[in-house]
Amino acid sequence: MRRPTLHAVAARAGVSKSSVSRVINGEPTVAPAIREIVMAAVAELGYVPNGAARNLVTQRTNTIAIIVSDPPAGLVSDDPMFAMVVRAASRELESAGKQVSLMLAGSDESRLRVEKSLAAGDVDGAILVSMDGADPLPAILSRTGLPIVSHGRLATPGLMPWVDNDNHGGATAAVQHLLAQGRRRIATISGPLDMTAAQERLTAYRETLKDTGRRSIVALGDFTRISGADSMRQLLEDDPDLDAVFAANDLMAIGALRTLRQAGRRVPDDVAVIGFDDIEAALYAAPALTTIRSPMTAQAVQTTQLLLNLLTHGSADPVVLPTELIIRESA
Amino acid sequence: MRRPTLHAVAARAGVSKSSVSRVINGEPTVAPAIREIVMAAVAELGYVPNGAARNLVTQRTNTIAIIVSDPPAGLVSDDPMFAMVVRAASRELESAGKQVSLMLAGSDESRLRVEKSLAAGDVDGAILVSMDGADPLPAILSRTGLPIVSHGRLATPGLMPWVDNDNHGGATAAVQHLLAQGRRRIATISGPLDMTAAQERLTAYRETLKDTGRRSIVALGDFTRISGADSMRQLLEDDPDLDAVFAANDLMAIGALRTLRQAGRRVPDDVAVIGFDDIEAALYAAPALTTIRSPMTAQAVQTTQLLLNLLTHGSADPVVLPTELIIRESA
DNA sequence: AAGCGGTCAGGGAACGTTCCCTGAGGCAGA
DNA sequence: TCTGCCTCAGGGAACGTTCCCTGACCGCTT
Repeated sequence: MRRPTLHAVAARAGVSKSSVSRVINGEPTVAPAIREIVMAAVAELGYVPNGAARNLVTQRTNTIAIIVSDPPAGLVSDDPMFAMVVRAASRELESAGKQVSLMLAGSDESRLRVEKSLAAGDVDGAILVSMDGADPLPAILSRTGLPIVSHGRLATPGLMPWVDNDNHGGATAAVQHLLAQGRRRIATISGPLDMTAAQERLTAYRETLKDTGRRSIVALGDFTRISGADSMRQLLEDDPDLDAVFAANDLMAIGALRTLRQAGRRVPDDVAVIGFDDIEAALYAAPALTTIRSPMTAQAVQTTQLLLNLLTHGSADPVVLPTELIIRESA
Repeated sequence: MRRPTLHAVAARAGVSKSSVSRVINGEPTVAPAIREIVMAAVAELGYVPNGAARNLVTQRTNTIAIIVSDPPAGLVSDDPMFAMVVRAASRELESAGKQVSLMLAGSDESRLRVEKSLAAGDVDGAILVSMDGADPLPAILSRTGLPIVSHGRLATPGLMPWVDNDNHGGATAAVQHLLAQGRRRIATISGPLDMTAAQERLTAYRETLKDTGRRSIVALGDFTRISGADSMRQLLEDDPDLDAVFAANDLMAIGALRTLRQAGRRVPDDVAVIGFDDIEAALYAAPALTTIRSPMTAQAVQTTQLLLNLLTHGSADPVVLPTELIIRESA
């Protein structure tokens, strides 16, 4: 009781398998009468072309890998970025008729798996999501010659096209907003410095403060809520007189709000807080979080389009998307 | 400049392709001398077996589909559930040596794509995530005869094994906690009623209140923050004297907190709020959210294991995981 | 009326594996 | 020494498509 093959359909319809193949693939050079009889046989037998056989002969799989760097297991990872980026990219790929293969790249073992899978021809191309700068994967994978794009700029330039948002401009706007409010001791909670987004946001913070002759106060987080809370505690200890904090993403800003609340500091009266990303939770924070909106969904969509272009036209250029200051209550 | 094939490796090593195949697949019946010479040739040529050819002849793909119901495009969807479940299931599948194919099932079109893909033999099995009861997909897919399991109980029983958490027990505990605090007018914000989790939580709420002779006050949400905020507004309008709210998930509870804050009600003094799920954001809410912990990661892991069992042993039974009351500040 | 071009169906090789089957060779037992 | 068994390498069919190439047939032009 096997699934019907092209051959079975051809026999049923009384035509050659070439003709059936032509009908299935919508080729125009087939007589209406034959087309009809074949379609009837297909419907009758419930025929669906075998994917593996097709992949083998065409040397393509119609599948795109979404490769996401995975934190060590056990870590809480309800990262809104993951959900939004993976969802948006998948949607876009699916409506372009591509299948989506999700690969997590955490351990060395999993990185090897990814490498083999691309080498095995399991996919036609790949989207790399938020690789950190220390990760050797982008360099290795770019050597396969497959079309690959990156969601987020890579530490090593020139390996592949990418789409990122204007981290430098956004962070500059954030710090300038705090300065414009008359804040004098402005600290920052940075992301992990092996990620370019974290680097760019930190650099912009430093440069903007330097221009006004103020000193930097930096705590190092890792883009999670808990690291934001911890970093905020640290900052309060180091510099009890600070009156503003720029967190390199909203998750850490939300963690910082919690610490400030526990420490009895009023936001924004005692300490202003500004985040980055404008995730939905920012609107529901207490007080509602002032932040820099980064177009997450648009970025994912553009990254996908970049790959699709690369697939069809063979070339693609990096893209930088603008950010926007969203003023709410926290700063 | 093609990628090397089994044939090329065989020629290079001076053995038959059968022997190479045996070495690649780790079969024991091969002489050490041959094994060594083959491995050397493999390394030298950088050979990686072609996935499509292997899939074709073995009639298996080593790929599992994760099928997630997708809200209409445009909707904000940073759902922590998506991230945690997809991540945990992927990790588990990958460490079992399976590839992961992610499929979104939103529109009729995408549902058809999923159906065809399973029929085409693109995957060896599938995990359905949080299908709503109105979705015809589970019934259709279960007819393919492929091993399929569901993350979350389905409306139609018996179609396939599933793993769920104890929604009824959890919701009962939540309402009893509010009662024990002396709350008298306890409202609920329900999830979308075509999802079994929402149904079960609502039923438990109703039954528990009925046992103490109190009346139900129900608003209908859809598991998003904004619907929680809207429903809370509605509830305050309908019954200004309510002194407690049980939200069917944390996201809606967080939305409700915002509305209460805007309405000037103190939590928990004026109104107690309790959620469900214990997502990480619950800890960072202001006030910190009392909630029912549902073991999201464990549920995803167990669902995956259930599928892997089904694949190897051919049978599997439904699983219900316990929940736990987490008392914080909001109730 | 004959030739030529164009349209469209069919045959069959090829894609790169796995796996069954055959058979070679070696070793032990009689 | 010969037979028989056991181990292990090689040959080749099969998996289910696509696509190239051949050739039939029809209609139009000269």
